[in-house]
Amino acid sequence: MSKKRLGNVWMGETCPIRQVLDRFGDKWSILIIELLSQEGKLRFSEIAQTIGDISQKMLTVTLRSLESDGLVTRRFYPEIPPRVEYELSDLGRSLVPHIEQLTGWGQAHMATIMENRRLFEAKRMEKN
Amino acid sequence: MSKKRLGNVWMGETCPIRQVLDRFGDKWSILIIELLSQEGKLRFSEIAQTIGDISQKMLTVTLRSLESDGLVTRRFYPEIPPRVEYELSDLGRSLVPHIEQLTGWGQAHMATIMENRRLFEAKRMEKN
DNA sequence: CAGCATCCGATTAGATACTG
DNA sequence: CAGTATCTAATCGGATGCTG
Repeated sequence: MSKKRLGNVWMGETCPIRQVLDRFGDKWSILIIELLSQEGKLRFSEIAQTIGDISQKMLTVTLRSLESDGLVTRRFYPEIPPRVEYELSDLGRSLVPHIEQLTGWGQAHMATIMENRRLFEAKRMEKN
Repeated sequence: MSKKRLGNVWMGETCPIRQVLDRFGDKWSILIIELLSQEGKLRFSEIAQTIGDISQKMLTVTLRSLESDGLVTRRFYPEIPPRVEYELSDLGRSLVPHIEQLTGWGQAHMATIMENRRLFEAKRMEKN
């Protein structure tokens, strides 16, 4: 692969890695997708309570963007009080196996990473 | 899975999804890992030029964190001018297939996502 | 209940200047 | 060349108040 082609591949918005990172690199999208995958249909308040430390604002924003992109479906029941249910779309479900690949890698290697980080920090300290 | 257990799974720092997101959800780590995977050994300036729009500061910070976690090796040659080469470690290489799974999904579905987003926005506009 | 609007503090990242 | 240090601008996300 020539340097010239490289530039086109890695820069700008056409780079597929950047596209995926831009879409899913935020704090909550992946977590909500995986939660909906495991629990199926969930209400707004159920998602909020399960995650625990997400603010109402961020849950709203994240769900809206997932809905906007067709990854999650939103069903509104005009009862009193109103009820809203969220569920993965087929598109959203198709992403789940890939997320779980990454999660699996994390479970296998994250302890090593944390230990590496600790050792690196220790070395850095003894130099100063 | 009971509600009680759910809380423990999805909250806090033991959640494996959050661990992976915390580590790799930043703007540059994944991109640099994939770049090093495809190009092998690269100098600091080669990475900078290939990516194009990363600042010197962020490249330094990201490479240092990747090195710290044992995902990338750094070799320093005390010549004048100095030369530094970065390369994936075995640990870093073990992550690459999973990244490429995600990238593959992105290439297959990102156009659909963007179109969904456009349609959603259009619907939103016509309501106002 | 499930949102939206606004404000504001915290974190992040770019620009710039300097160095072994 | 490959950084470090500092300052500043932009972004992100939490808290609060209000609504159908």
